[in-house]
Amino acid sequence: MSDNAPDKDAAIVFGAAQHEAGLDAAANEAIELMFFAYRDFTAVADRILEQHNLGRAHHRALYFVGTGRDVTVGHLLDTLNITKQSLARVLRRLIDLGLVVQEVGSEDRRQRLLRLSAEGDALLQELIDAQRHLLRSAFKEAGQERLEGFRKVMLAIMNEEDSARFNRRKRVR
Amino acid sequence: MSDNAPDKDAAIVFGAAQHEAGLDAAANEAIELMFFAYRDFTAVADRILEQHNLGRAHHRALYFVGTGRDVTVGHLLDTLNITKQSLARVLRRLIDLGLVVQEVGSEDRRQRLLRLSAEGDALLQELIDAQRHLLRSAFKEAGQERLEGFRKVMLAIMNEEDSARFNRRKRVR
DNA sequence: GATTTATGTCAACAGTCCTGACATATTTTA
DNA sequence: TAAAATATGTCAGGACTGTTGACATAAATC
Repeated sequence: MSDNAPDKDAAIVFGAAQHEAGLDAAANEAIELMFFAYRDFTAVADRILEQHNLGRAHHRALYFVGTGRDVTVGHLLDTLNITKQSLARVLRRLIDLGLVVQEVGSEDRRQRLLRLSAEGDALLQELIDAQRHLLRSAFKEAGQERLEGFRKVMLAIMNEEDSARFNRRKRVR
Repeated sequence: MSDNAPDKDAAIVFGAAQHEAGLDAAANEAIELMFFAYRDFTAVADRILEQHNLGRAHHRALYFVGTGRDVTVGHLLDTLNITKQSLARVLRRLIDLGLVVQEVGSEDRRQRLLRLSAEGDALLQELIDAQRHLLRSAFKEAGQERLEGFRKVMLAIMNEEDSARFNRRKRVR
């Protein structure tokens, strides 16, 4: 954690955010913070995906298949907010590569339950590790006591349905 | 700011982040926080862009042309991390629509200085307003005292070159 | 038995990104 | 001044991800 001159000056802007004008200035800066942070956050995964000739769409599908339980095609469509055709292309590739396997639903035989193969799981873990490493470093650099601020703001940015899901999840697990 | 049960439980995870395992859990959750927050953050702009038949690439170009000074094609290529051809297509459209105008560089006549027309500036302000509104609301909901935590973590996520630029900027302006 | 639901697939199109090659004008360098 | 480097523009062509709309199949539900 650095307490040098630039940081102090920067803090002025955010300290001033108690006022309306300061809030505007902070929000203006945050527009760029979102852009640059997200760009670098995805970049660490992109480098790995590139080695496997996969794109971000494959990453997202892999992620939600691997971290969910009894994920169906319909669930993925809802989560990813894309069309059936878009998902089909991505899923087909993952299945052909042997990273994702399908099972007929046990209760509803129309459903296809998706899960990762050992290879798929290995790739997903590699991707998660890379992004987790970046975030862990960031938390340590920023100071762990600032973690809560980061989390609360991110939850407030996203829609209520999703943020509620995060809070619910913590309660259940 | 809500202090109800889910938030308290969630705080356990982040409180535990003082320990290594807790840090990992927090980073794992943060992977999803980044995804959902960024998705909704871009969505508010996407709705506006759609009305003008423009995409995110146009948004980014518009943004950096409008918020920078004496922006050249080369600067944009560096900032956006895309190829000349990708940018050319986007820029061509913005210029044809009359949103961006070009001037021959005063010092280096090979350069094309880019700036927004009145229409381009109006559209950019509309986009900025939408995202600023979302972020302001998020800051108020999360509690303004958490703003600093958000900012520090975001700066730590991005590469040093970019975060340094943010700190430098605060000092100068 | 008819309807609805979950999934899969085909055709066709658009936006964004890429690579590599080549052209022009202008500046810098040897 | 001639040669090399730089800033920009453009062309061809390919990849990925997203869209719409239509149609098909199997299974569940009414």
